[in-house]
Amino acid sequence: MSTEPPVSTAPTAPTRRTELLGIAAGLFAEKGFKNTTVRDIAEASGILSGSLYHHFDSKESMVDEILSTFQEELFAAYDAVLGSDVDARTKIDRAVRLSFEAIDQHPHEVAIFQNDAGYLGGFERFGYLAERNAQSRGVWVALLTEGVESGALRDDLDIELTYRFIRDTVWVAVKWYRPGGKHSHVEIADQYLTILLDGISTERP
Amino acid sequence: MSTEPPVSTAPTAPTRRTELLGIAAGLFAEKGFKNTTVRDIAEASGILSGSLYHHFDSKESMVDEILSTFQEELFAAYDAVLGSDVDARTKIDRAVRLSFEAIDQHPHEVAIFQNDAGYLGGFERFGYLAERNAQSRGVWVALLTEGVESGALRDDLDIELTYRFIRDTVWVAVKWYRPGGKHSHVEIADQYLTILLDGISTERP
DNA sequence: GTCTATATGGAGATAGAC
DNA sequence: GTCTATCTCCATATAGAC
Repeated sequence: MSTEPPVSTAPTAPTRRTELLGIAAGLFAEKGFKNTTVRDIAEASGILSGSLYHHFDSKESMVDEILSTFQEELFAAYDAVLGSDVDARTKIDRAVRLSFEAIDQHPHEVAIFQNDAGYLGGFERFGYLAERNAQSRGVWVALLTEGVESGALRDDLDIELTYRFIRDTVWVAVKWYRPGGKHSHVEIADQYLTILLDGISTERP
Repeated sequence: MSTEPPVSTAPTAPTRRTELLGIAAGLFAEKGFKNTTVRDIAEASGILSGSLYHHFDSKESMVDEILSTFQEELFAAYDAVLGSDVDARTKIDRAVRLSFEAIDQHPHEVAIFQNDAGYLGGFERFGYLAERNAQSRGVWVALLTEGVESGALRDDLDIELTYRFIRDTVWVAVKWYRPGGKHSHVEIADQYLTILLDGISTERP
């Protein structure tokens, strides 16, 4: 993670810095980190590329701040679900809904993570991305294990594979989900949870 | 699609051309198209970058030939499933297995398509990628619709969302599947089909 | 906080010798 | 079929004026 930006206690007044980060996030999400040039970001911001370096050290610093800020928020939410006092099935329901909600509210950040984490993870500076992945796996494996042990979930599940299927389906949705589109993020979560929990067949074997 | 390479009728003797394409495919899959330089490909092939242009017009030509060749094969297989004389549930089973098998046998090609189709699709030359996507959707929507109408699948399914969930889960597996790893592609398909058809819960509502 | 001007490096691609 | 040599463009980033 990078050096901290000025700490904001209040509900984030849109400073020039955050404004520029928002523009950069949109471009990174749309075209990919590598395919977005500093000049692209500057042009979209109505300034010249040199001026961006008054606000940020480098292009990498920008994506770093975008991702680390978002992940801090996301994982706080996961921890709340994991520690909540409800049954396993409800926790899984909440974790799934939380993820689709994150896609709805932070589509750029999720898209950047999905598309560029592999590339960025190759740099030491972004080592925290792999740590966050491991943390996410830990949450899901805990929830699924709890589900099997409590009898809510089938005991013939391969926890590791099940985790991967859920993670993949949920997060890749950022590639096609459009806020304000035909399906709300709540409807998508409803449909996915129905399928995940009970399957698409009319009858069980 | 690009101009055709020399047509091979026999079981593809590994020409220098296909050898180079294989090396390029591995690098594109691993690092992404944009992040792989022509010099990377040349070095991995034991030659210098200029020499590559004796075999190919451009870096784009290489990825074009890699993708179009693969997709031709893949969609022939889908068409065979779609036209086969079995019930809808069996067709879905076969289509899922076919996809995981494609990941097993052509991991580079699938990875390139997953990671770079968005970027490449922006060029006219790669317009066929979008067409193939539409074709894939057509196959799945047909299978799911047939399943609902025959009574094999629940009639409260949103076909469009269900298609997207299946497509995403199946193809993103290329990011973590490793041939010869802990789970075979058949085991992965088994587990996914179990969950997809019957869900992860012990009991239905 | 932005602009002007520019340094520096790396990318794709080409021409012709061997 | 490969190498040598090189062109050209575009990328990130910097220094200092306004």
